[in-house]
Amino acid sequence: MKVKLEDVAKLAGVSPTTVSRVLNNRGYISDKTRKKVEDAVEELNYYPNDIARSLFKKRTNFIGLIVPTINNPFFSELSFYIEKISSNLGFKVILCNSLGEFEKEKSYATMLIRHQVDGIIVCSYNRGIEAYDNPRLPIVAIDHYLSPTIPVVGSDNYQGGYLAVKHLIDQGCKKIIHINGPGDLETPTQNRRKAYEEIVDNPITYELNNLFNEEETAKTIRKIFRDHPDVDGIFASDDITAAVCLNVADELNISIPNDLKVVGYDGTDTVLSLLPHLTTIQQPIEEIANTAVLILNKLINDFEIERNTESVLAVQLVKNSTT
Amino acid sequence: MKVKLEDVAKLAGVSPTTVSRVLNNRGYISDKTRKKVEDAVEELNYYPNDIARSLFKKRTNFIGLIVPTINNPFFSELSFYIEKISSNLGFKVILCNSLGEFEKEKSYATMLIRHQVDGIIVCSYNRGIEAYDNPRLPIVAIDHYLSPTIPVVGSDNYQGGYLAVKHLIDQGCKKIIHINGPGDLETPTQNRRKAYEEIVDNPITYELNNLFNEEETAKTIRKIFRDHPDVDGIFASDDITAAVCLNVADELNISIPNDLKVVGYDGTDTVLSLLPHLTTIQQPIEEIANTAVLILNKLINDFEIERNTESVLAVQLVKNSTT
DNA sequence: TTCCATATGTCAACCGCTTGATATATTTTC
DNA sequence: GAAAATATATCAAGCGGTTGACATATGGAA
Repeated sequence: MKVKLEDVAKLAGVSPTTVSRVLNNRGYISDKTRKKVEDAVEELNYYPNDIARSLFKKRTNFIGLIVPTINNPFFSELSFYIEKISSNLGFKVILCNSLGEFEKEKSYATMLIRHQVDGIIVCSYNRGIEAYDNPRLPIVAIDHYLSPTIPVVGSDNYQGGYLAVKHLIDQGCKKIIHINGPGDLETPTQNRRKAYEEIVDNPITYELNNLFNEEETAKTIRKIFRDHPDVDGIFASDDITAAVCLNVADELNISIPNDLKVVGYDGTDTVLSLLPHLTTIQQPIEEIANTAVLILNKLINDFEIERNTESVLAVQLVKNSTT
Repeated sequence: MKVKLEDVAKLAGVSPTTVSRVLNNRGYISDKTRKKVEDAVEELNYYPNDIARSLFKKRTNFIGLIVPTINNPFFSELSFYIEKISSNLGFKVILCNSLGEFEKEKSYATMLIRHQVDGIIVCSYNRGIEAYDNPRLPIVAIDHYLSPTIPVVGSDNYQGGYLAVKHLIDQGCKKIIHINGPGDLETPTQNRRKAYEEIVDNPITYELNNLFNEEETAKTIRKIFRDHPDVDGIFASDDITAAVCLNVADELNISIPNDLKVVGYDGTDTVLSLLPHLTTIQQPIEEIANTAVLILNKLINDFEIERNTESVLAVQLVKNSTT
């Protein structure tokens, strides 16, 4: 059997209440009693049962994190910081990979609620998940509009799109093509596209229906080169896609940056250390994480906070040699 | 207040026990009663409290995952699969980034135990963490020896080192240098080095003390080129380090693969899609994850299992154009 | 009709910890 | 030296479920 508080109490020769008091620093406890209890805890190698404690306190210190897939530099960096910051606030993070699938996300959301998480951070993108509708459940969304009562945190996607396209134009590109995710998603990410389409004369946007599948992406990119041999600038809406562009270009002997300039998006540490040549729009990932966790924390501790907020953080152009 | 089982019982006009029976499919329940209960659950939007359930059942379905940092392609891919497989078995994963720091790992381990996780998967590397010594706690280590009673899962590091070095020799390298992590860690990873040092005539191994810090890595690599201008082959013990080698080589105008051949290690999807040129030793990450989770699951369900096991999975040389 | 198997429900204790209410011991105050 | 104030510890209920033991209802079979 596991050692429990009662065992500690017996060994220390005090009541369970007293042990609890010592453990939680509540009420008056004499030094002698405290010492006895601490010794007993030590001797029995006692670990308090946080499940029991959570049940009583109605607070678990768990937060759920739903990402499409952690196996992607952007989400892994984001998750890293979210976990780090949460952990400093005393929260534990439950990791969920939704793969962007509705059913998966739904079942994860349900699971999180059943497990009484104190709050949820969602970086996935499915609307219509009833579990999110509970106004008592603190939720923060990253880069996705879930509902009017759910705060959104993200970077300035319009500005990012603007910087990327402006830079390509400044570098002399005449025909710039944009590659983006599925257009039917209502995410702030669409603002990258919006900026592009507003600036460029004859915008051409290719959509990737199957994110996180590089073979598909490569096919789409080959198609771009076939359809538009005169393309001289590509603004990809993420770095992995940009990298695939570079690889396909290499395969087709298209010289970078002479024949073609490429700008990516995200600017994670991982990508920048693997591909230091890549020009990209860098998102302030740590700051996004920080903002999201802080808002969630406020929501958890105080329901009366303004919920209809959108935090827009600044992005940055990182110039390298693909442009 | 949150809706609880009692509320459902009241609305359905039955006892709490009956509701519990319906929810858990235990005992005899008439269709009529079942329907009444289900309707009440629906109407009240009831979510069972898994914390309360866990307290009683002494089983939380949580597993802890301790990695140095999820912000790294290898660990993020590994974590992805671990979460995926665990989730299929009904487990939820608590993510912990130890950064390889003793104190952090210790406090995470303690936290996990207090939260009554059913088991822990450790990919970090600190020994001497008392929390792991509890023989009643199911633990599986990935690529690190923690204690004789903790099963280890990993790939064949010796074979990996052998394949990498052999390949470099086959490609005509005369002076091969190896870059590895800190040598004082007792990990199976050291077998990569062992293979290298056994095959090569005058082995030269550089150690990276500060993993996950690319600036340091770049400095070390520059030093290698300074110390050994005649180096014509590098076997790096991970892909990120290999990528930094490529970048430094580029910076110094060393032509790859003509002047220098580089072999990395890990072969994650992310790295291979960003750097399809990189020759590397590919670890069977999904299989590692799968094996680890299955062993952990067995340990959780049956303590009498053989604990002193080491699972060694096969690696594969992925030949590309850096060699 | 009586008896027993089957079907359907309820009661109450328990999981391990917390805490308001309460009791007892010790010290301070006048 | 008694009352008041302070320090220390205990009792018992409760957090939200689960479940073994027990009660009642229903329907044949004898």
